[in-house]
Amino acid sequence: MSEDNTQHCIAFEQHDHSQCQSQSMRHAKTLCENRRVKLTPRRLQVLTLLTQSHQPMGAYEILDCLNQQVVEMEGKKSQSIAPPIVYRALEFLLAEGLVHRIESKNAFISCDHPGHHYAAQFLICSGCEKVAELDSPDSSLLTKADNLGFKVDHSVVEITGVCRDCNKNGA
Amino acid sequence: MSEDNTQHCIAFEQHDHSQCQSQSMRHAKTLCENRRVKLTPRRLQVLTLLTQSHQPMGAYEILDCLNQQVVEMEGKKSQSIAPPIVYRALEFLLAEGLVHRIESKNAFISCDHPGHHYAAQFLICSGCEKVAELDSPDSSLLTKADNLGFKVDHSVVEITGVCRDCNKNGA
DNA sequence: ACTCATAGTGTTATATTATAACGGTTTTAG
DNA sequence: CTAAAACCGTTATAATATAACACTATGAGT
Repeated sequence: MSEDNTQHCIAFEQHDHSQCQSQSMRHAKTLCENRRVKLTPRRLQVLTLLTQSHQPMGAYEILDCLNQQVVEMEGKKSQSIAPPIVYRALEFLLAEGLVHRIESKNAFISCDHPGHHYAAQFLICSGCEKVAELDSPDSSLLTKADNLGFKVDHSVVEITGVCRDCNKNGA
Repeated sequence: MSEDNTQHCIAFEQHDHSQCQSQSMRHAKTLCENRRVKLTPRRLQVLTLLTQSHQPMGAYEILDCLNQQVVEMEGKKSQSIAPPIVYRALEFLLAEGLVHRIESKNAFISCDHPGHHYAAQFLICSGCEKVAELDSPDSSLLTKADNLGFKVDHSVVEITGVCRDCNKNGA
């Protein structure tokens, strides 16, 4: 077991993001193959956007990006993509645990720690707007629920505040 | 200090709700007096609705209730109340910690445990739709954040699942 | 290869949740 | 008593999300 203070919080740290991103994509592909579910072009496209940004994106922000890409590819074919396209791709990605929903921002973020996506926990900086996924889910809460005879399905843990860097830089 | 297993979860238990409700209202009034902030008729009206229901209500659900009450009081004066009225009352009640926002339901619920509203935690039953506020905030999460140099502002903890009663009754 | 069932996509329309902006009224402080 | 601030009411609109339906691609069994 890893001790409690080796907390990784990659989104708040310097890292080679292009590598981090391609690793996420590779992982997603294997995961989908193993589960015999389809990472279709649309889903891949949305997941790619999310892993690239490494930050939460609203559904309509994603939508805009898709439309942007359509324009780029087709000169000016004008027919634009509609919301359900995005929401459906997100629904799939959420179900497979490849993406999380940040409830307090109505936004979506790619998963950093595939494995315990059922109990993800986030730190949300109100300074830089970065969101970091903690990697050691806190079981005390879930056992507390369990003690009450409550069968846990899904947990939302979102801590808003100011990250270390913003504390330093800000007033 | 109370031991960890004396968890109160009043919303999931039988209780004299009219008493529970009037106690909440009394508490709210004293609190506002002490803070020199105004629990105006509108705010009182919204808080009353929320404490009566003891369950989360959407802003537009609250709005409908208000309009209902207008009709009852005035025969049929037709002029109906608009969303900002409700959102403003809620904004005040949230700021004073008398009400919580349930992010995963876009809904609002009156506070059961004035005192540690900054770190409320909720169990949300998907069977009966009841929501219970836990009374012992879990600090481990907040200290974890602290260790990362993250200055916590507000925490959202919402556990969705099936409560004991629904487990018994359901399949 | 054929055919039906299913899953995925695209499209239109609309529902739901939330806020901006402005003007009037009440309350409060000086 | 007056000026500033807080509160309220109203209109309009923004932002987020889903329902419903038609079409296409995929896949499983024959």
